Amino acid sequence: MPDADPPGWELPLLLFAGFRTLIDQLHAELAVRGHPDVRPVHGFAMQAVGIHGASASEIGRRLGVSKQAAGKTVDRLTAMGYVERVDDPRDARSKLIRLTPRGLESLRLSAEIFERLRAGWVEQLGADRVRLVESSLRTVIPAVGYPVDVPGWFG
Amino acid sequence: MPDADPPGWELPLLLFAGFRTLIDQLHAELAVRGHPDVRPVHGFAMQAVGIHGASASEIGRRLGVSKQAAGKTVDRLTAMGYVERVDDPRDARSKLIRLTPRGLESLRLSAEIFERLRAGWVEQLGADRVRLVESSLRTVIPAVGYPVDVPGWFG
DNA sequence: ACGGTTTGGACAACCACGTTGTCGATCCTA
DNA sequence: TAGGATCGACAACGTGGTTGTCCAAACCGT
Repeated sequence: MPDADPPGWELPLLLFAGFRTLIDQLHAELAVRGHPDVRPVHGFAMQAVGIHGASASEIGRRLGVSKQAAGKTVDRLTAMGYVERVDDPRDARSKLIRLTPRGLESLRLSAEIFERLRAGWVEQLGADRVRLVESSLRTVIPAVGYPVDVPGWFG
Repeated sequence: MPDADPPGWELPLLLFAGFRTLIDQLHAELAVRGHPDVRPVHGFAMQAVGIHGASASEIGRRLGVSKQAAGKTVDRLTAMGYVERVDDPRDARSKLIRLTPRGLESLRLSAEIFERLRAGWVEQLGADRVRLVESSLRTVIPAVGYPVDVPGWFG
C-alpha cells in the first residue's frame, strides 16, 4: 500500500521553491562574476530585448506588460549600463533598445550558469528524472510564452 | 541515442509556468466562488496568520518580510474583511490578527481547489509521475519554509 | 495626395509591496 | 528597578505595475 499523497497545496509551493532556488543560485553566481546589481526581473527584460534589439512597446508586448512599464524597466537597465537607446533609422517615432556588451555578457553568463545548475540537478536526481520533470511540466502547462510580470501578478 | 537535453534556462521557466498555472487556476476558481479580490500574496499572508492568529511581527517573520510590510498587508486584508485586529489580552503592545469567518472560508476553499488541481495533474500525468515531480523537487530544494516576499524578491 | 486611424514614446498620477529609520509604550530580565 | 528588547505606528523612499493623456510619426484606404 503506497504512502498517502501529499496535500494539494504542497505542489505549487514545491514548484515555486524549485524556481526560486534556481534563480537565487543564478544571481548569487552572477554577483560573484561581476553583476551584483541585476535582479531577476532584469534578466527577463533583457531576454525580451533580444540580440537584435526591440522597441520599448515591443518589449512590453513580449513581457506581457504595458509599454509604460517596459519603458521604466528600460530606463533602469540603461542607467545600469545593460542596454542603450538609439534612434531607429526606419521609424522616427521609435527608439531601438539594444543590449550593450555588458548586457550581452550577462546573458551569456546566465545561460552558462543555468546549464551548470541543471547539471547539478542531474547529479542529484539522474538525467532521466530531470527530463521527466521537464516533460511533465510541459504537458501540464497550457502554453509556452508566459507573461513575466511577476511582481504585479503576484501582489 | 537519446534526444538532446533541453537548454538549462528552460527548467526555471517550466517550474515558474507550472506554479503560475496552478495559482492562476486557483484564483479563477476563487473568483467564481465569491472571492474575486484576493491576490496570490493575500493567500500566503492568511496562511501565515494561521488558525490561531498571530501578531503582525510574527506574520512578518513567517513570511520573511519586515514587520512593517506585514502590517501593511494586514491593513489591506482587514479592509477586505479577511482578517481582524483585536487587542492581545496578554500583551498591551500587541494586536492579535485573526482570520474572520470569510478569511477561514477562503482558506478552506483554497485547500479544496488545490486538491482538485492536483487531481487534474494526476489525470494528465498519472499518480506516479506527479509523486515523482514532488519528490524530485523536495530533494533538490535546500530547505522548506521559503520566504514568500515574491514581488520584492523578483524586482 | 490627402485625411483618418494606429502606433511609439513621454509624462503624470496612482496603487501595491517592499525597504530603512524613528518613536513611544510595554514587556522581560539581570 | 533599571536597561534592553520588542510591539505597533508613522514617515520617507525605491521599484514594478496600472490607466490616461498628449504629440508626432507612420500607415492605409479613398
